[in-house]
Amino acid sequence: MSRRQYPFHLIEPKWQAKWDAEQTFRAFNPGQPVPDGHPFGIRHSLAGKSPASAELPRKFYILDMFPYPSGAGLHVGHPEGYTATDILARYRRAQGFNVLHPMGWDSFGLPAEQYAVKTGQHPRKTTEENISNFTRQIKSLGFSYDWSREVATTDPEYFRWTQWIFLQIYNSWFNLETNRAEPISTLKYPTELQGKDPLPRVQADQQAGPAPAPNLEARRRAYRDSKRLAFVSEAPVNWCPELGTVLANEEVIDGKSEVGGFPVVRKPMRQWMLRITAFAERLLADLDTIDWSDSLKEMQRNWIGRSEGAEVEFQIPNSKFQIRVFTTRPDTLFGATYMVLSPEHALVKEITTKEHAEAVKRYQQFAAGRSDLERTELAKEKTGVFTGAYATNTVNGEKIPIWIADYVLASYGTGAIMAVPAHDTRDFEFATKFNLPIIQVVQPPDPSIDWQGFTDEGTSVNSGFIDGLPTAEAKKTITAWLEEKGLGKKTINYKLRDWLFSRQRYWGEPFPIVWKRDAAGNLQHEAVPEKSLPVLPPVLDDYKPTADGQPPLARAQEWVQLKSGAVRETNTMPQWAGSCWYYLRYLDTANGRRFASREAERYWMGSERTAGMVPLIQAVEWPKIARNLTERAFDDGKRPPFAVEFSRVSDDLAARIRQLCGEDVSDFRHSLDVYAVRHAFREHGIGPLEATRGNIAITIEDIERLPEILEHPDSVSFDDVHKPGCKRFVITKRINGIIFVVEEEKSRRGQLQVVTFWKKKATARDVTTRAPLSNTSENDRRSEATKSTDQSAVKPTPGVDLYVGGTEHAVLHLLYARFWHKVLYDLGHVSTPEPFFKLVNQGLILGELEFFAFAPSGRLPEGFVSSELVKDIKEQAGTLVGTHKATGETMVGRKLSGHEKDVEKRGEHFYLKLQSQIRVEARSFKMSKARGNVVNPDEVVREFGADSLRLYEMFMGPLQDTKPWNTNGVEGVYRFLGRVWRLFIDEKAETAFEQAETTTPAPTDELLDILVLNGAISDMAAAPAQLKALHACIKKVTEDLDGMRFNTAISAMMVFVNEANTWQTRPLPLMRTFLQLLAPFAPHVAEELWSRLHSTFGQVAPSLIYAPWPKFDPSLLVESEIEIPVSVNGKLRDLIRVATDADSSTLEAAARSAEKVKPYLEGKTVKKVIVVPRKMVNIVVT
RNA sequence: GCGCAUAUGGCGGAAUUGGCAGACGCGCUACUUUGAGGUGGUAGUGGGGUAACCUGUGCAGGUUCAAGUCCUGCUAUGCGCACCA
Repeated sequence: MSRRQYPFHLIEPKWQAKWDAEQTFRAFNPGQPVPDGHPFGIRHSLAGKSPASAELPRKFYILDMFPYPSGAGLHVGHPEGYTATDILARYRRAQGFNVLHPMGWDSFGLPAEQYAVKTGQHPRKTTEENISNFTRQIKSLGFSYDWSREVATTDPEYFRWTQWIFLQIYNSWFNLETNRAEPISTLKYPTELQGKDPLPRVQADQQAGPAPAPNLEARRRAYRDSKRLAFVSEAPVNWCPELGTVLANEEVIDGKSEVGGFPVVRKPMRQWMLRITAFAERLLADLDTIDWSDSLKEMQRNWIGRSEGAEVEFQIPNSKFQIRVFTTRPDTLFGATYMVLSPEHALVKEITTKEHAEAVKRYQQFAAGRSDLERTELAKEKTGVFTGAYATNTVNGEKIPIWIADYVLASYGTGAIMAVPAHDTRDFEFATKFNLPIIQVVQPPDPSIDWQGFTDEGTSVNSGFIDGLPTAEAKKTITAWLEEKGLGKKTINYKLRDWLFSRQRYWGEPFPIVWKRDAAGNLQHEAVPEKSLPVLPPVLDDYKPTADGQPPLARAQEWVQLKSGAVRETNTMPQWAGSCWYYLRYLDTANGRRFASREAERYWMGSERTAGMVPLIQAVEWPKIARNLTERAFDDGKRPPFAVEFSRVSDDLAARIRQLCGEDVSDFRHSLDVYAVRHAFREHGIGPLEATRGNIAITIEDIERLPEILEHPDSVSFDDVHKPGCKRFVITKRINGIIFVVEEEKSRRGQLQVVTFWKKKATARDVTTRAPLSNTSENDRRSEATKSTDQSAVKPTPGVDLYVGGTEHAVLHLLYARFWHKVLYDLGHVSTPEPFFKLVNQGLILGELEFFAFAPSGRLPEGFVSSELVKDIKEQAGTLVGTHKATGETMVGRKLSGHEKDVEKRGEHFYLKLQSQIRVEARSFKMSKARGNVVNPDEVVREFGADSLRLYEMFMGPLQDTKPWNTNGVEGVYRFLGRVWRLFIDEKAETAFEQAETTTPAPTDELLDILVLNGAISDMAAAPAQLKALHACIKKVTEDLDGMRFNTAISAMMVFVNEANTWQTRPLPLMRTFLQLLAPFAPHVAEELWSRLHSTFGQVAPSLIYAPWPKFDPSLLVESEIEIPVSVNGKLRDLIRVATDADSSTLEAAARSAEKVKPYLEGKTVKKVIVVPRKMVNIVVT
């Protein structure tokens, strides 16, 4: 091994042990005693006290996604997110927050069970071994977790509460009137099940003979059970034979299991389901209240799949049957030329004629036998058969045939469709194949477009009373007509299905459910009493399913059969159950009476410190859209910009506000108006300002009547809004106690507008929430530079303040957890409707860049073919495979190594150096064991130390981006830490230390005492240039941490160190402050140098972890003279040095007389001079 | 097919309000320290040109005194969804 840059191998374990022993990172709950001497207590004057919520500093809950402790251990992707959260946790601690930063294990899972099936080893043993390996690896990276709060879902004291929450769900129903979950006891029975009358009149004629009273109770029970949020269903489920279990919709991708990629088939089975669909609307609407990435929100929206349309009844003549269909295009009703039922539809057997019975039956069997995979893969070819039956088109009385086809899904809508082949791609394909009539009912706006297969909006034709109406109007008109005639109604449908919640596995939470026979001998489910929780899984010696296909738990008959005669449920819960609520257990892990105490829940999850404000809802919009629309509207030359109708408060938003505070804002215009109008005015120089339409929530007049309407201290005048330098404006308006705050701010990706609706609790003056949603507003930092270094710049947020993890959980964990949280919220167990306020997705880390050259398969290695001759290049079995464009031969990519690897880039592509006409493929792949490109963090730590790994993970690029690993890059940050080290440590002492280390048989950290401080460090006043370097660094690091731009923060520290290296003297206070900046990123080396720095100068080192974060002094950063560029006709010609505050005329004069500028002005006429003070001068000549 | 995102040196990436493109790191080149160097230090490094200078942010247009940044249209890559009526 090469010489170490510094003795990280001794430093890192030393400080990790110290933090462990001191419990440095313990987060204190309200009411918990803070031990004497704990640095948190010392910082906040709470030593020896048991502070209540109000006495504790503000909370900051920063969470990593729950890892599954796999046998493979960590790879470098894990520590990326963990490092980011750890840096922020340490930063927030230094800022004075009470930081909750926990870690634990989502430890139920298939691999341990599969290993148990194979070897008979209990999955708990495998799980515990894996957990201890993960713990060792994570601890070796020095993360500041509060390990006293570690949880594992497999711990009975944990899953006791998972089972308890399941019972809460089981004992609830969804009240559509209140739009929330309520205890099952509030469920009202329909009239026929009410009272004592055992024979309701409605049913009297259907029911033969008088029914005994127990029958009523049984029917009530059936009704009750059908309304529970956890219910039993017999519907077809996703059965994965390979895994031997059923799967939720979310776990099936392209007809294959998400885990393992095995085929999945539909199979009817009795299963537990959770009624997540009841929450679809709220899961959708509340996305607007949380700060997640747009792409993630979009994924959830897509998964929920809300679509508005109408349900329409179609009569089958001469029968008692009718078919109900769902359509999003009721305007195309006149074009419905046939109908299709899904093969499983209940009416199929009723309506099929004798002649077609045989064919229909055969088709049903064919469809049932096809797996989802086959159905999607063969989607190109439509199949189906005619039933022989006809229906009447509701709008025009036409007789249309009824078919069955498996392109219609039983589980979506009503399982039946009206087919409009002219304007639906699938119907068009089907009709073409089976020669069904195609009638045009929509005229495309562009007449040159073929109407056949045109699925966009246009104008209705051949459609009776809606002819000539644009699609939107046509929909409204015909829906109203249908409702009036009682033939249909407006309906909203969701793609989201109920959550299939049981698994045929051993290694999961047993259901707290038993089955008992009722008087009629039917099995009925019943909750296990709370006091018998947790229900533990039985001990087995064989973990396979039983021979007759029952789950493994059924093997333990003595466990299944209770003395009472009841039997236990033998399914177990899916892995997602435990991760649905783990963030709540962290709040109060040791609590044996509740999943977390109310006080702890309110302190960590609530937002009580919002100065009397509760955020009701937040909407984020991109004004770009608004601008486009505005400009487009302008292009047609007719409409003024402010009449554009795009910015009403959306229906969902309005509904949400109505629900929360009873205020109807559905007629309000969105704040986008302000922006769009402002923009349009500026662009076109139109004035004065006037709104031409009413019902605008925040109107131009409102802004002008500022004194009356805007009494908020943060409000700015309309002029300020216009001012080019004003990047952010805040407008508030109060209506019936609700404060509407419109904020515009700059995000990383562009202009972002945030509308916050606050419900006010206290006086108007309390409503000061200047800090932005994401804590990143540049404007805030500029205007309140000194403030931004402490807590006041951070807006209090409800729920988890920051959650970091990969996108792989976008529709699984994140949807399920939101659902459970809403149930708990409705039932009053938690105080926020959403669990995770801000969520950031870390990007994938790919393996190192690899080069491939193609050769015909079988003829490797000679005869490389340039890659532009290869088409359809795909990754396959660890390499690249394609087809030769000319010969059609299969071409295989060979990974280049050794000197073959020498490539050069010409233009867009890479070519071999030795055979320069051969173009090669360059790609980074996802790390995988199969490719052998996995980087093991243990090795990186061994060679470069944990601090280097942490630093490199952050230095690679923005957290959210996908980026390739490059081990050379680790060396770069490692060298940086070496330079930091030598900035502080005397070189001669270092040599002595190294000699001592090689001669000592078992070196310990005591050897570190040989090291002495670099003589350049002394307790003296810093020179102005030194202070400036430091404060520039403080500013940059602080701002970048607020914006989670770790890469640029690190480069700012590198700049500082590069400069400090040139100094003859290194003043102690300055160097001390620098270590505080470095500490969140590289905590071990910072601690070591911090302690050495203090001991050398005879001081007792205060806790680095809890030392207040340094503030920068803007006055130190002011330059008296600056260099500004001068260009002529936009081309840079010279730089001039001028006083910072030089005015325009001074600048212009200096620019005109600049040495290199003069020649360009000679003999030319100066047409215009643009001077931007402090920035640049541009001289326009002709 | 639909939706979203991204595109800057040999590589990872900076450039936060339209105002000096390429910060910082890797790599490369030269010098230097050293008995030695897979160490440290110094200097250089977008491309072309001896130079003045020219040119340059995926491609083609546009707006502007000024565009990596704004607009329009392409192309490529990545991600998500995919018979959802």
